[in-house]
Amino acid sequence: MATLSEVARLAGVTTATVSNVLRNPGKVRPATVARVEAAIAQLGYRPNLMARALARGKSCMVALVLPSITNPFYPELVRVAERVARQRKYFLMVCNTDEDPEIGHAYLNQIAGTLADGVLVLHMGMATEVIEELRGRHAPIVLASEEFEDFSDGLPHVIVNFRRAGQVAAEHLLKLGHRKIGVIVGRGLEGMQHLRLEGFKHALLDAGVAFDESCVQCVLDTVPGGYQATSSLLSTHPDMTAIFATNDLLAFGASQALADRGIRIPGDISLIGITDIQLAQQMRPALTTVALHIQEIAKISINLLLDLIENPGHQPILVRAPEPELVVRASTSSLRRGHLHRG
Amino acid sequence: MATLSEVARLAGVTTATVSNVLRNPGKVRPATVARVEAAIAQLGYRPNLMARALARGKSCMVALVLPSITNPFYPELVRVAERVARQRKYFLMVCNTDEDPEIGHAYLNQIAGTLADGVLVLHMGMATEVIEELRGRHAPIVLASEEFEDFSDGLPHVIVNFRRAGQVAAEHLLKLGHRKIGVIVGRGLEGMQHLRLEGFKHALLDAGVAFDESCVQCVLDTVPGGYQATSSLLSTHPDMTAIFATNDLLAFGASQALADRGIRIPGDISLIGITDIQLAQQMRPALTTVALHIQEIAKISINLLLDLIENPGHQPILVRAPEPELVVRASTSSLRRGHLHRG
DNA sequence: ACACCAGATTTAAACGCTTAAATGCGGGCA
DNA sequence: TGCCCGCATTTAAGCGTTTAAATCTGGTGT
Repeated sequence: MATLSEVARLAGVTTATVSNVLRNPGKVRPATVARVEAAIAQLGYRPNLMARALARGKSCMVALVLPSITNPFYPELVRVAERVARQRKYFLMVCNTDEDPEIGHAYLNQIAGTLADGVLVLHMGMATEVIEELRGRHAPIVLASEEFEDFSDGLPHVIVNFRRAGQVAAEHLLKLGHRKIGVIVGRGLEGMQHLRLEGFKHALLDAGVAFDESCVQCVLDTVPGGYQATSSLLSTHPDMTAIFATNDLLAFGASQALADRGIRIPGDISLIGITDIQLAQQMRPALTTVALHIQEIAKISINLLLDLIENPGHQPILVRAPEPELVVRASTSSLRRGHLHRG
Repeated sequence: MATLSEVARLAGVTTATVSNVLRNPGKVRPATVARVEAAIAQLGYRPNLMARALARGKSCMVALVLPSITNPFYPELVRVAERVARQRKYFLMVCNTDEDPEIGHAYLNQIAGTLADGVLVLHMGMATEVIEELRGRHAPIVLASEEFEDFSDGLPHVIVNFRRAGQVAAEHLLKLGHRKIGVIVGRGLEGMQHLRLEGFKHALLDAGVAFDESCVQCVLDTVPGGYQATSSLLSTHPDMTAIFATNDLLAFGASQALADRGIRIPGDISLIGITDIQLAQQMRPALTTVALHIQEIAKISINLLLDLIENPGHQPILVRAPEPELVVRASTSSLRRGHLHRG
């Protein structure tokens, strides 16, 4: 692997000149530029990014720490974040913790500030411990997550209004006449989807509808989790007419459980999720859900992080993601008589 | 951010000693170790991985270049590869090209050998140009892909027997009595799934069944692609009794198209895919498919790459992934009379 | 013909760490 | 008491860049 100095020797100049050819071609005489470029081509030289990073004190890499790479929410977000980062001349390192706080801890500890210029932590479902780890880091760190009073100080923060999302979902179901609603809450490792549930409860309260805690199933944030939760709900509350899942993946699991029992959606039971991942519109029936605007979250977060890196203002910054928005598809319908007598 | 020399000064030793405490604690007197460790703790020192990489000529990072992060096949593979890499003390950089050869080119050009100690390229569906780019690189590179005579020289290579996968799928359908079979072939950017089709044709030939080229739809490797292909097939070949999709994502799209028309699976049309991503068993009806053993592919590939990095034997190595295996679920059934008269 | 100046190039230090080789130190042995 | 040796530590060079400051060059103005 050729180095700068080999190029310099071949071109009959010093490394400083070669470096300038690479970075400020304007400062070098055209004839020299040509000579150097010829040498570069001849040797197949490519700059060593490690050395460059060390010399410049900047690696142009940012890390994206997320709890689960197989949950499609994240890849959809990663894709956009990566594109934005690339446009701004940064590499994105994707770090998957698999919901293991140890791993998250290790990544943050090792990478932040020593390999990456900054870190974007997707907190959704991520363990609290990991977040705690972030305080006192010097490298720019941006958190995208639910609104947590405890965290909102100290760290730049992109806030997603999950509470509102739960509320929107509830309002939709209420408007359709549903009263007996099963709830499936994802918990990741640390029970992080409570706000969605709170928003949901809040809407019921506002409508004067009693909320039955026994209708809540709290499960792992996966398709099988949703399946299992639905099975439980069906056995304990056979009279429910709708299911609210705190995210689309759980809702997908729910739809399977219903399909396996020959229960029709939305004919027998309506189903609503949150997030609007691609799968939501691909399910059959297509899933009614509350869109969180994944792409916007990705853009806002990564841009905030890069802004902070390039222009370190010390004050933590809070940015709000777009408001959640109801997307009505085919999995919900008005309550009709007969519902209550199915079970 | 504290540096080695600050730690050294605080502990009253030189940087060499601190470095040794970090890397060969055996070589340092216990009392000194304690003193240095105290200094490290006091300053919150964490080694700069860039500097370390530069000094050692090894970054302990490997890149994983893949064509699409939103195709669930890849996240499932990434997850395993990352775990293995972590166990072997490497970081995994995930690089998504979004099927854009330019991006793949840029990643390989910039990262291989200058940031990462090695690169694992998942060729499935990746552009030929990108592969060409790999020749003549000095950094270890491993390719996981279909068997290509053109590529098998020159590069270490994990070979997945896609041809056999297509064959297995066809044999299954033939055994069930299907003769009019629609085919959906994914093409990524470069028409890379031909081998699966060839295997399929081969099996038909062996069974003495004529193959109708007009039954083949070639589409983008996505859910909507599968949907669209199925719609076309239904209009041109209403009498088909089965659909073979070259991967599960396409099959998922197909299942939607069928559902939207009230066509039952497998009652009216049988459906088979390839890969066995998680979605396959989560679909309803669950998808019959040919398992490629994603996790095994991931393990084999990443281990090969790391072996090559740690122990550079110059000769290219070919490794075979496990043979594809039929997984029968609910989306296929024997041909029954009445099929031919539906359309 | 001279001093001056801008532009082009070089010098040399720095980035934070590693590592082979050199040094210093104290104890065991004769 | 003096020598040798092994252990612990330091020295110093090197990894491949960048970059501010220094140097050199030739052309300009007078």
